[in-house]
Amino acid sequence: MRATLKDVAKLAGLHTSTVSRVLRGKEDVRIPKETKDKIFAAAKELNYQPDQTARSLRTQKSNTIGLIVPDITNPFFARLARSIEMNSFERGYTVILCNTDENQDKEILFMNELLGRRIDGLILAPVQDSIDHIRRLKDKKFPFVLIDRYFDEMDTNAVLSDNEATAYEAVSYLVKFGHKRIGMIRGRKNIYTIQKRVVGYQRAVNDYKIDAEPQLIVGDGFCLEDGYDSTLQLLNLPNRPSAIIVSGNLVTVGVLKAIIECGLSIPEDISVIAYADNVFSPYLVTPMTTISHPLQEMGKRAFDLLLEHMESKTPIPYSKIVVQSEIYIRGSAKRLI
Amino acid sequence: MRATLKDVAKLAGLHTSTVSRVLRGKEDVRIPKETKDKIFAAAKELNYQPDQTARSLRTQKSNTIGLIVPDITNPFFARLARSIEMNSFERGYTVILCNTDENQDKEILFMNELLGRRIDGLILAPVQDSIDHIRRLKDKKFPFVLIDRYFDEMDTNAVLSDNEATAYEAVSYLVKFGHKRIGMIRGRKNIYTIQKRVVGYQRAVNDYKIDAEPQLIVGDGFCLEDGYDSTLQLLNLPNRPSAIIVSGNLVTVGVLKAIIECGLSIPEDISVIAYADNVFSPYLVTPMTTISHPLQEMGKRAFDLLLEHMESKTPIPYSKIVVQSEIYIRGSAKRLI
DNA sequence: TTATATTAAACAAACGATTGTTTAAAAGCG
DNA sequence: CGCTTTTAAACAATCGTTTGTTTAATATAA
Repeated sequence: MRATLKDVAKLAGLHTSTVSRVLRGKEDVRIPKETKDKIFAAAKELNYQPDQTARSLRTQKSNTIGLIVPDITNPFFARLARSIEMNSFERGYTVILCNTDENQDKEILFMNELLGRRIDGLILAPVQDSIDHIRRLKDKKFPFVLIDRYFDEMDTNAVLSDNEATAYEAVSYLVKFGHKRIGMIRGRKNIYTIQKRVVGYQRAVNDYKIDAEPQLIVGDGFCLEDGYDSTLQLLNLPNRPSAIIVSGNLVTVGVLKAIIECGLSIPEDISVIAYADNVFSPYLVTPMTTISHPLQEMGKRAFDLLLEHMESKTPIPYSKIVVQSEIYIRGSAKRLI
Repeated sequence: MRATLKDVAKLAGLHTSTVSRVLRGKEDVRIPKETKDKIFAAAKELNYQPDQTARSLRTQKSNTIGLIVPDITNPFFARLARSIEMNSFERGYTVILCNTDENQDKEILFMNELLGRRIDGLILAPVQDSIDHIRRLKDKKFPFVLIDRYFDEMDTNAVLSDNEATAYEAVSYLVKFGHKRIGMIRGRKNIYTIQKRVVGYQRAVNDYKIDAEPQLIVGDGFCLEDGYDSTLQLLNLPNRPSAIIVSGNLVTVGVLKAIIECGLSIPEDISVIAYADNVFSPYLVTPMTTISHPLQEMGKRAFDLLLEHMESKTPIPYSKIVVQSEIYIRGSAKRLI
């Protein structure tokens, strides 16, 4: 069995309360060096390590945060998670990981489970099919930070990237290359991130007065198959687009699959810009021109923000942090003019 | 504030012990339906949810497991983690994720932290620079399962793939294609998985009587740079190999980088078989011939095995599960004859 | 020398559940 | 009707910490 505070106290010939205070190094209590040494020695001898569950119960603080993401298998969320985990550990927090698979019910289930485990805070990329459970979180002033996604109708903490701007920029880039008919494979319609990209895309399309047919915007999911199907949809259009903007790592793979199966090539037959930057991007069939987010920074800022809210005794105003994304020009967009 | 058992009890006009029993549905106690209803109603009204920390303290069971991997950003571990997380949640367990970065000190730190949090079990892909801390785990009969990696000198639970066999097979495949000089970029030397691959490689090299120079085996790390450097090392050999077997997702990217930078192409100038299967493999510069592990299955079996050991009151014998890997033939290995 | 201030460490009550043991009331039985 | 058995629910200890409050011992001051 593990050694408890009581064991240490007995060995040191002192009371648990004294041991507890010394071991935690509460500076406000001056205790003779001699006593301290005795305690440290006893603790070491018994290899004492405090029981976090007991401590949590007493202090009402678990030093644990929850992290809910759609899918850790997606490099986007994996890198985010990595950064969050690293920063958490540095500050003495541990992270519980949950994958929702973009399933709203799961998200709610996870949230309840995590709350039952008395997490001190939560970082989540919400499914966004419903909002009530998140509003409840806010109402009870539970510290949480949305990441990558947001609800325009509700003021909360969030760390986001400027999707509208990058989508606009991507279209501009393609227009400069002479593209006049640009498709968008958007990923799940409900998602904030996606909606902003669509807005940016549409604004650019209007500004540049290029083709603006509704059929140019397709897709409603983040799976490989969604990308595949959406691509076929675009390729089968009577007048097929000369370029596509894609959202999502897996979706992009689906796009590649479809294009290759149709015997077409990138960028000769069709140009692609993908919201899907990862280590493989430069080494794909065609080095992919991507929009890349500073994921490490996003993770750090999300955790820092959460920490601030977890540690503040009085409620503090919410922050909406927007980070800068970049277009990495590689070889998947062709100059037409 | 959250409602506690006491609140529910007060509202229902009953004692906490009764409420606790009813809410947990302990069948051994027969309680009048009327009473039950009162309790359920009260619990619902107060939106009662049990406090896991209190429960953990009392029952000495946290329903939490630890998962220590080198890097969740690596698709290999991401998929493993995904599977473990899903299976855990289904059985009421929550998982705490830790990334060691192949740093032994971190691993030990994480282990202590997790143990302090009273996890019920641990799944880990150990760094393998030291073994003592793991032996200690075993000595105290703490339930744990090694995944992907193993210590030949210590009997433990483990879920592995048959690396020696696949390495042998990979060499055979290349030999059949006429390759007589095959390089191996191995990844971290210390790792079990890697050592087995080297053994398989060497056995095959001897059996087929092809070039067996020690300089053909290079590398000692899992980073992109390691792959890059190792590749240059092989390419700069006086008599360069016609094929390379690589280990690791990131390492493989480094290999691609180096080969491309040298102005060579796969498989025309050099063939590659990679222990690095992921969604992007079929869509790389050259569709990559890979060795693929049933990661979902591995995750499931690891969790199931862990569960068995966590739930058994008496110590049960350790299991070493070896799953079947597959070579996915794509286009990165060229026929020379 | 007595009263007071300081120091060192013990006491004891939480935190929120679980669970073996009692008690009180109701039911069964002769 | 008195006694035992059964049933329903309360009692109370416990898990391992933390922390506000006391106590006892010592030092300081008057």
